[in-house]
Amino acid sequence: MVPVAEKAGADEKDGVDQHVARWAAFWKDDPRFEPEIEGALVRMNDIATWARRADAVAFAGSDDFTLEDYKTLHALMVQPHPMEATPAQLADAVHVTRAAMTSRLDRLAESGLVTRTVDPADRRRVLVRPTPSGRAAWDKHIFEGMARDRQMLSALSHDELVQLNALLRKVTKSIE
Amino acid sequence: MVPVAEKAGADEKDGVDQHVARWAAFWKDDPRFEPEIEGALVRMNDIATWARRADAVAFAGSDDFTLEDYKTLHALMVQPHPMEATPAQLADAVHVTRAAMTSRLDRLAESGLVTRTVDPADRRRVLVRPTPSGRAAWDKHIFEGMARDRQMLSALSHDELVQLNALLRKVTKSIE
DNA sequence: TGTGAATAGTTAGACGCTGAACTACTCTCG
DNA sequence: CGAGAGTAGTTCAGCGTCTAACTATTCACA
Repeated sequence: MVPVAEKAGADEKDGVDQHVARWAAFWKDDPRFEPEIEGALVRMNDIATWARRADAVAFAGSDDFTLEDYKTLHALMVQPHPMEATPAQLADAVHVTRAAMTSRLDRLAESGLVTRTVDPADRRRVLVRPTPSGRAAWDKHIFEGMARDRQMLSALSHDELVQLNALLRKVTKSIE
Repeated sequence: MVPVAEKAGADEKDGVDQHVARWAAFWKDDPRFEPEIEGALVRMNDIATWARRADAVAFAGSDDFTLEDYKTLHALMVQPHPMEATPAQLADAVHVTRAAMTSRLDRLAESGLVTRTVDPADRRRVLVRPTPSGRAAWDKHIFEGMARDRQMLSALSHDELVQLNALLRKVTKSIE
């Protein structure tokens, strides 16, 4: 009754195929609807969403350290000039407004994970730096995140990953 | 001087490559850091984010019809049993809580785009249906969205899109 | 048949983000 | 030197979402 995976070759259908098939029935012969394009974008969005959700779940337990805190701390760590950044640089890096970054840094400073010091060379600016305990919190979580990422893409071989990146790179380069 | 694209074949670097290269310098020989995995996830996330942002920009003008409204309406349209769904089904489809869906439907009903009627067969349930003007609003925007999607992936040929979907499908199937 | 468990939807309170003022500081150039 | 433009960060009101009650209705079964 259920027509799932009839030809079990390399291309079984996933949920997106079913979704797209329903759409295709809607606009049977309309050339503006291209299944390969809609499918690719929906899949990339789904994968990115799952990854985000997995991260959120991993941080759900440790109540005094949220995923947002981690992302802020992470942005601080991977800055070109490491271990030091302004609120504006961090806001740009994680794509939130400066106002949002102000309250995030309030929390992080309150928790003792970063320090805020006025730049003596330009007293409008504030320099944010991780404390030792901030650095430790980041170290603790960064490799756990990589393990989750690895698990998420475990269906692909190394060659397939290279191939996937080559295709994705074409897209990102065309948009940047 | 600038060592970019030395072999100008198919693999010039994008922004993610630079980002990943900086990380790689951090953890030089740590096998837990795999550039192909981090790169693939960052790229998929970037592409999904760009697509989302492009949608948001497209809806920024029409002030009485937000992107969220459209997504809700869209979820209603692509339901298996078309043109009719419960708030809970819609909430699951767009991944928000039922509480959030209640207020979204308040707005949509207020704008005259959907109707809410109690299911006579089970009086706990509410059946949401699009009005003619709701259907029209959806029609107006759906193909514009597809055109944006097409533009976003215009760097890939049809064969490359098929190849990309095959790789992504492996991932989605392993996670579903 | 009637009582307790389960389900659908809504409401209430808290939190984070955004856009727009606002403060403090620095730069430009007359 | 000093006034005006520009910049960095913060504060505040408004909005959307979430979690956690809460109401209304239906189901399971003794």
